[in-house]
Amino acid sequence: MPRPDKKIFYQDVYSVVKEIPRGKVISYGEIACLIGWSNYSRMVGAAVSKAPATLQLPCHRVVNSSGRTAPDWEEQRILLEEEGVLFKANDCVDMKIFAWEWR
DNA sequence: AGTTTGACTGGAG
DNA sequence: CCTCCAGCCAAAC
Repeated sequence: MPRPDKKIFYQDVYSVVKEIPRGKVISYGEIACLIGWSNYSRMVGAAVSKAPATLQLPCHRVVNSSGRTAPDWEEQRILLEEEGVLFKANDCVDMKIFAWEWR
């Protein structure tokens, strides 16, 4: 397995994030699989966290595999709740209901 | 060029 | 359910 090209990798990540519908979420690892780099969830996190604001991407719809929001970004939860995403008592999004099924 | 650093993940306790 | 941790891998030091 060759090493991914940073530029292309980042673009692929952004192209997926752009498609996440309102009221739905997806995990870093899921995105990694979708773009063909299943072991690169950390890289997906890096790409999303550095996404240029000018791209207007719905980065708040990306959460970790357990449905937890990003550390030190309390606004993420607000943004999700504003579009109807509900959180469980343990501060996790109920993935059974809000996980995006790209199909 | 070696070490540290994460918006991660799955599993163990 | 929670915390801790090894495994993860390129970017940033």
